[in-house]
Amino acid sequence: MSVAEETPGGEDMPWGEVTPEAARRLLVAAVEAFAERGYHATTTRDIAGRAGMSPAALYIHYKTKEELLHRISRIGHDKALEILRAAAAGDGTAAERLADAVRSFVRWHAERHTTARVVQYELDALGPEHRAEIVELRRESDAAVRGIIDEGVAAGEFDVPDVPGTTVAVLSLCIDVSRWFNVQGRRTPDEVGALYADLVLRMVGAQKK
Amino acid sequence: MSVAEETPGGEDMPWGEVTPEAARRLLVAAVEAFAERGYHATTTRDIAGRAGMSPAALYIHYKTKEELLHRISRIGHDKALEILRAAAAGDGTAAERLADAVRSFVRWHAERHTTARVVQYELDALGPEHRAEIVELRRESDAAVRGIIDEGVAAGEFDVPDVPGTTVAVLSLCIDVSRWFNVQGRRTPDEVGALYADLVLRMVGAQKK
DNA sequence: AACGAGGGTGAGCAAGCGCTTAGAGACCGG
DNA sequence: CCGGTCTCTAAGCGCTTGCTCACCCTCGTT
Repeated sequence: MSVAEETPGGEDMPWGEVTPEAARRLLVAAVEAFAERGYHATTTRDIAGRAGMSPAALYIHYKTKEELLHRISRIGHDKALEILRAAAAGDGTAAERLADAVRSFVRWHAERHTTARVVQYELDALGPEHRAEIVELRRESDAAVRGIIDEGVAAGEFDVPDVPGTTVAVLSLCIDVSRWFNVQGRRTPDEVGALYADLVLRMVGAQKK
Repeated sequence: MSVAEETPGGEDMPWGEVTPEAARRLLVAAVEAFAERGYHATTTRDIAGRAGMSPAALYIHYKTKEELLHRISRIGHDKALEILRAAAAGDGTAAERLADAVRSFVRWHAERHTTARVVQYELDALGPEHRAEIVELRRESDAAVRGIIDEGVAAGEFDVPDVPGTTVAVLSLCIDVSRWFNVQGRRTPDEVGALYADLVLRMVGAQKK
């Protein structure tokens, strides 16, 4: 969709759609600060300082501190939903698509765990209208995963007594990766993704290949 | 262990060990406020107001706002660890004990989800020494669950390629209940506990009875 | 009746907060 | 060479924060 998100080389560049550059620097600084200390414990002076600017510079690019959080949250949720929908729309059996969805969703939560932490755990700091907008995106993520599971059940691939409950559990499991994942830890994002894909296939009762 | 935790009637009374009564009222008010708005967004005036007291009264019973959070976190983690150890020490097969652990651990996170939210998600707001103390308790919770899984593998009941990874996933799944659980939602704590116990047994490859 | 101890309050301090404003410098079309 | 636009800063305003302090009230004991 977005042109700015990819460099000519092809590798994806996070926050590439945020312009001008000073606005992006402020946003990246805010992501780090929010992830480390939480939204409410982060000061506008801290964000500006990390971006190498004065506190007032923030207000040229963003109306309020809350708008900064909203931009982060919106972009992050868009990306998460895109990942899930891409996996759901792929070809292959329901088991393959579910494994693919979990693997890439978990990898994103591990690789970009600072961003994910803000996106997943600072929802309550948004104002009412902004929160409503984000909640709708989350509903759609839930629907994407539920769709794959539904199809797996219909095709006789899965054995799932409680589809909505299992959907919540699968998403919950993936999301919580951003809370405990540590870059210094033993596992790479790829390894966690593979482990979790296997665990989720067991949860839905997919027969092993 | 604690005498004050049980009334003569026998039903357990949360925060019964906190005395005097004014200190308990303040602590309960703090749990509610922290769970609703987060530690940093909660003011000492708000806590005191909910407890029907003046802001200064808080400092008769607690040295700082952080000490209040530490007391909550400590008592909550003690309770969580007690639940897991009780299940691990029970009799029955490893599958039965694992299901029991997940069922009661999840039930606690759903029933007392305000407390659990503070306990599980406000860890970073603690000072360094207090956090270290709590992190040790979490390590012991991890060990309790890993112990059950280890025994299940040794007895040939479970099929688990990655025991540490699966342990993290199981605990993560349970803990995250406190984030999404809603009292107005469709499911009771008992139902979520039963669902999750079943899902976890599938994750460890326990054969169904 | 006098007393000390301890739980409680009203007022307020120093510091830090989100955010605004006046103006400086850089850039650019004419 | 000018005037307008855009980005950024120094200073600071009004307010809230965590916490303190001087004082009061209610006790059980002597």
